[in-house]
Amino acid sequence: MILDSETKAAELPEDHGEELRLWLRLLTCTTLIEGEVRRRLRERFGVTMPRFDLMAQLDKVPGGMTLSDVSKRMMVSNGNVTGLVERLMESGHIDRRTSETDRRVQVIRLTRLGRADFRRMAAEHKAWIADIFADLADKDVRDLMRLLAKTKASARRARTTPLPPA
Amino acid sequence: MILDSETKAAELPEDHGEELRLWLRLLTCTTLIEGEVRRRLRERFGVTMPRFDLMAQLDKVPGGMTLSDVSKRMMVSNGNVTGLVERLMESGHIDRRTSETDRRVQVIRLTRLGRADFRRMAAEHKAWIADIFADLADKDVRDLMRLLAKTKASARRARTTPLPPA
DNA sequence: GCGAATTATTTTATATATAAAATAATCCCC
DNA sequence: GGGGATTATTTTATATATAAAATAATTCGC
Repeated sequence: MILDSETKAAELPEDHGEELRLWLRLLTCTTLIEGEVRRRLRERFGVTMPRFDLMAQLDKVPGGMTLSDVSKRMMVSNGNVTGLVERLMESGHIDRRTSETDRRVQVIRLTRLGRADFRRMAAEHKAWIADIFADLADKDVRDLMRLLAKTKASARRARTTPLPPA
Repeated sequence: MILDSETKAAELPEDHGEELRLWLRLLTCTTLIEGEVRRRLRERFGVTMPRFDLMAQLDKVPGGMTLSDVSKRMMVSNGNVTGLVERLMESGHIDRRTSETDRRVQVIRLTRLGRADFRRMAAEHKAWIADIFADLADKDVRDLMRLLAKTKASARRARTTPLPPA
């Protein structure tokens, strides 16, 4: 192999193929699990994943959340939340009220029906997830938690620190 | 703690909270990275992620792929592929022909333009991914590859083996 | 070779998603 | 306290996604 005279051994390959393969595998895993969970939610409860996810956010906070909070927590656009909220209102799973201190702000909450439906679904959902990950040892789960935390931190860093031009 | 007389110590907690947390973290990681990559693809090249992904599939096979193959590889519905292909035809990035041996089958390929555009994008894309994962050590990447392979296998097993009723 | 089952793709209806612009209300600061 | 910046949400236009039904072509058993 003939090397450019500027090239140092330490910074040699710069291939980055491994990171790309890792990203593709991560994406495949998530897509696979997401598809399975979506399918079960639809077949078992006739609910979509975004509806379930939004209800899951609301279940954590009895007082309700603003649409902006939901948007940030779910990492989706504001407009997306607007539509989801409309449909969950129609089906009677959430209610909304305008904040008394800031009339721009809409606070949404689970209704009694919404909470009951969600809790019922969440219990089964948890069992599905446990089953999906059942072939991992406890240590595997711990290791994955740690490595994904590191990945998350690295991705956040990359998001805010622009890449220097090549 | 008072135990039901049927409950054995070995099968005690059955909490499954760890698996759920792992799934949420996995989903967060993927969403975070996906969002960042999508943003860069749009800002830098004015292309969407599904278009990029479809082109990536086609770049791997010079002879082209059938729509069904694309659908399976990308893990999306057939109808989704139909729409994507229409738009990529319009922009001149792919062409399509009907198989001579089976007139049901449509084979799509990158055009010269499609291949050139994709290669140019893919090079930068790879650098973005490398940057996003840059804070992981080589060993972390290897460990993640191994653990995600195991996760993938476990998820596939769960997909085909129905959960026994609780 | 005929017809039933299968396979590949498209169509339909609808839900989810985004980005960007518009709207509306509050904040902030001089 | 008035006006510009900011913030929260909605609207608009479009792309992506699904599931399910429809269409069209092939295969397979007999």
